[in-house]
Amino acid sequence: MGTTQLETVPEPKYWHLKTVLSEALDSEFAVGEILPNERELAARFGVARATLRQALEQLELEGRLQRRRGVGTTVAPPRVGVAVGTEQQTWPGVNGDDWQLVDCALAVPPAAVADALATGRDEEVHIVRRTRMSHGQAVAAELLHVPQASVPELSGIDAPSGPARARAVLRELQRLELDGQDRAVELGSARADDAKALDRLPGAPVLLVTTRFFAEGRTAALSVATYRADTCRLTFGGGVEIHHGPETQAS
Amino acid sequence: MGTTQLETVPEPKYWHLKTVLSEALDSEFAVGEILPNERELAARFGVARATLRQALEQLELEGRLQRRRGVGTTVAPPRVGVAVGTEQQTWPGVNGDDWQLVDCALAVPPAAVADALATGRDEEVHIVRRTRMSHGQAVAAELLHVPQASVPELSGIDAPSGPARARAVLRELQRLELDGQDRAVELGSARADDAKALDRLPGAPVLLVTTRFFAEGRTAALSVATYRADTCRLTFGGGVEIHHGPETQAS
DNA sequence: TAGTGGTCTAGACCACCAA
DNA sequence: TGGTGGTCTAGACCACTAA
Repeated sequence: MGTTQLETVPEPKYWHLKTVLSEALDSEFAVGEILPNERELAARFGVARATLRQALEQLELEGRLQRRRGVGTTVAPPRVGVAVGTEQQTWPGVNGDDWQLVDCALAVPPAAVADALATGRDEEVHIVRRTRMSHGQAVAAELLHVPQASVPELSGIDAPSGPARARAVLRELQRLELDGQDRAVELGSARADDAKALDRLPGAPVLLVTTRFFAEGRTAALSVATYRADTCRLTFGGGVEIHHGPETQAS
Repeated sequence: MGTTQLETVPEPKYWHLKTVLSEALDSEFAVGEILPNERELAARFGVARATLRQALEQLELEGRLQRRRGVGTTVAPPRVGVAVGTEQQTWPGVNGDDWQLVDCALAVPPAAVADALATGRDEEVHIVRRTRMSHGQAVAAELLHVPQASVPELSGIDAPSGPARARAVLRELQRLELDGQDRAVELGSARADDAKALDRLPGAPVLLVTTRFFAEGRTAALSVATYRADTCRLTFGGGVEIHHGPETQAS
């Protein structure tokens, strides 16, 4: 009974490591600076490399570090605020947004997309691929699914594929009157092709933004955008910048 | 030269494993069903347990699996849609939202919060803690930071702490006229206390929703809400449910 | 080619939960 | 108490980058 109750919850080593490293990052390192390599750090802290890596992974998840194979581990700049929800709801591709058209193809979408669009599960839709640039870096890759019914005038005309085709699909889409839209954000991991577009490894954590565009009483298009979770902070509403700082560490 | 170029990109074992498991989950398992334990699965696939775990971690990140120490690994239900951005902007705590007041304290917030509120870095603010329930489960924990200047009438009256105090702070806050608000979503890892409130381990991936409330020409309150990233899909706008399906696996 | 982070192994022990 | 997932070790080899 009378035993002093210290260490009721023995903190895992990697968790403690993360805290120590985090504080060191705040006080002793500048953005962009290269950390000692993993073997050296592990030795310095007296832990196995795997344990050290567990701490680094968490810090990378929080956007504090950036690791590149063959190069090293660097201190990451604060996350970039990326405006996702503007007040005015518009079709994709209007005026000067910072999306770049990549290409366009006709293909059968995943079942979940087909269901959301209420197209048949074997029905081909236009899939426009776009990339979003911010501060000279790709921050998002998007697949915009447009049922053929939404762009009826398109059939046969214009280029059969490529950016020209993508432009044509967006142009036709903008002829519809937009009734409203809908967004959802969730955590995911990067598919192989998205990872390549975002310069990350497959499986990297991403924020998945799903947008439904409504017109003529149905879902006229569905966008699935994959944002880099390590470098991006998605902003809604005002779109004003807010200061960023350490916010989710252990104390 | 003439050599056939197979296996140009040798897929990591854990990645392939994840794909195989993912397909098995779709076809052979029902929601809530318990998978074989990790040692058994590793043996069955002929890999080390650590490798198997790497695959399971990814699937958990994508919301396909749920792992609980001492219990086992189960097939997770589809993510719950949680409405975060309603059309009408309101103060927290008005009418029947699904937040539960936990307590309230006067404390010095992290530097990042103090900066956003434009309070001094040593200035104490009211910190109201709330928990959001959905489908009988805690999906979010929130810290609502309210500068003392925003609730001047509060000083000294009412209960000094606890839920009653929290109620009083919110009541006073609602007397201000809300000029607008602002949201940002980013990836984070759960602090120890949030993890406990959300029934997860510390460091679990979370979606961090930061909301600024503007009134009287300044930031009158700042909310930092921590949502479980494994079980939640944050919805903005309509708030309508959309069908969920596998969307970010390798193919 | 040397050095980095990424993957993988085959163990061990611990914290937690249910029976 | 037995079985689960969580942590940790001390190696090994591989893929990638830059010099």
